Amino acid sequence: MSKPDTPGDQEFDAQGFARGIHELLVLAALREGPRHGYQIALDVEAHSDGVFRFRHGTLYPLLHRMEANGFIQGRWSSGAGRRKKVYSLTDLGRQHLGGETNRVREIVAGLMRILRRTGEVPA
Amino acid sequence: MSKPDTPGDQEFDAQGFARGIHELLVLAALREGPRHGYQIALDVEAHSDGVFRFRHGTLYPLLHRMEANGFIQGRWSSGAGRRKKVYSLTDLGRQHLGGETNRVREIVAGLMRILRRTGEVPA
DNA sequence: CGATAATATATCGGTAGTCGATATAATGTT
DNA sequence: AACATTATATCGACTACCGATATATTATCG
Repeated sequence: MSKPDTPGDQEFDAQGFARGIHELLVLAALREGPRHGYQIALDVEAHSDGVFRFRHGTLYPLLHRMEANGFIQGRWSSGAGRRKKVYSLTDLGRQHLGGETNRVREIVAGLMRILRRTGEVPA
Repeated sequence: MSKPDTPGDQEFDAQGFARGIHELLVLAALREGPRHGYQIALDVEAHSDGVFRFRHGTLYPLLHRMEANGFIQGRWSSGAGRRKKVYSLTDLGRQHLGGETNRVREIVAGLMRILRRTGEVPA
């Protein structure tokens, strides 16, 4: 019993996971305040010590998708100067951030469980 | 200074990461002894408490790829009964396991750093 | 003993999204 | 004036996951 064939549970989906990470990075960045795309990329890179890096071929379509999904909302900064589209978290986005965070946490936990199994790996 | 524009470092690659996880799961399973594909799937599922699950449309092509890459080596279990292709870790595979483990550890660490930033998320 | 389920491997087509390249334009720097 | 940086956008190639489908052997159960 309690066999892991309980469906509806938190299942791993490889593509979903990769996409989820990117979404998570955006949502987490916006949690600290509204930002435009380029700034999000810089923040993500800085806060992860360079582990994560957005290519713009990835970032901008992602932002468009997330806006279409209602997770974030963009507004063109009116006024002179370089045009920037400033994104903010929506309620749905904040909600999604919570869910995705927990989901990723579970996956990471499972991953660590397996990584620990392989024992200490010398550098 | 010490800006994270140091290239050559451990960079995040979304597709590579997702693929890397699958490879890691296989390598980690085989580290405990030779196994055939179906068994690997069962082991991975059990050891991760159901977080990770291989679809056979994913598993078998993956095993073929990994064998072609020299990470694992398969041998058809001769003898009567259900045919099974038993895989073992190669030296290269063991090496790869070490490298990937460290790589994933760094990525997970970066991920946790960001997750922690988002604070406590209530269920 | 016949039917069904589980074991075990394999392949294919649809699909989605990352990634590099390329484009555009304003601003900062030298 | 030339160049780098900031800032956004799009496109096509590529990769590989995933569900469906196929095949065959063995175990279970009535």
